[in-house]
Amino acid sequence: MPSDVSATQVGELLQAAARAFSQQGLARFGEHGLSPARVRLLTTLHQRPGSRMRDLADVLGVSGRAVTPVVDALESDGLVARTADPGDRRAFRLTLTDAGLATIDRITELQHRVSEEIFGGLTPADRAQLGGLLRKFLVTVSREPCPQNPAD
Amino acid sequence: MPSDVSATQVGELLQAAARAFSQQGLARFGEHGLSPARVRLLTTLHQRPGSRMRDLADVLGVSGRAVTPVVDALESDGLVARTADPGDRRAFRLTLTDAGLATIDRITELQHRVSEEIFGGLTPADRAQLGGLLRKFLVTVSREPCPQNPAD
DNA sequence: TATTGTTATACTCTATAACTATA
DNA sequence: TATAGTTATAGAGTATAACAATA
Repeated sequence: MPSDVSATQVGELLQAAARAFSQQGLARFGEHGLSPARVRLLTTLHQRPGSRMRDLADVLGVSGRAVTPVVDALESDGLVARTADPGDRRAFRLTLTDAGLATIDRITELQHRVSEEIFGGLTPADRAQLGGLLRKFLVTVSREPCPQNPAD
Repeated sequence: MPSDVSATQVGELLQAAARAFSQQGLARFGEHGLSPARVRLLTTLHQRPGSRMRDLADVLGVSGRAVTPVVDALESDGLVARTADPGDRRAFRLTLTDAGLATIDRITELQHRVSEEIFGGLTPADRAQLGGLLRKFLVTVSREPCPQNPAD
């Protein structure tokens, strides 16, 4: 088993696994009116309360433009609120409303249920091992993504 | 219960890992004009030469409607060809052209390179273990797409 | 009647570019 | 000049529904 074949296969398996997870898991979220982009923004905001939109765009890895319509929708649904940044009048600080926090609870509960369902075929030991390897992978990836642009 | 926390965490890690892989890997494919949907169709077709569009839709897990524009684009780029199905005059058999096969080679080469890059931080043993766990996961998932397990 | 693939239409998500109002 | 966020516009990808030709 040559190692480069293994790397390619791992990549394909990772994609396939994520696809299966998305299709079963996130499709379930759709029943509750929770699209992937909204869930990602809500949970990210929950982890970083008071974030500016710019910061969220960076953390989410999308353009600033992509954040506006998602926040618009969440705001009109009463889940997040834009509040003026006292230190920078160009920026907004985003906060979760009570309804937003309740939605986070529902998301968390859904995530638990879906994860239990979809990973139910793995033993706890397998899950722990898989989690550990994925975490290790993420650490190595985020350490050297493609970091040689600060020269410009 | 540590096990349900673990399941949730594994789900999050899986999503994060796939996201990192997509952003680094598939973004690289974009430089070659290869969008994810086209790559998926080409590689799937390569594995199942002569597939009908309906079969591809099923294998890819998308609606039949979603296949048409992708095939249109690939056909107009000269990578795939629609040929009449001798046994069913409603259907098309899709085949890879020579240019399509050359593109498969480029995709394969790119996948190798990207996978080696992105999984370079893992030891071969880690990769093998990760691949094995992902494969196991996929088997259990595809066996019970919608499990009814109200035990928990 | 059921199925293959198409057209028509709409939705989600994201990107680039131009604009404003600040900094 | 540079940055935060918006508007305008565009594109990929996918869904549902109605339709054609064929089974």
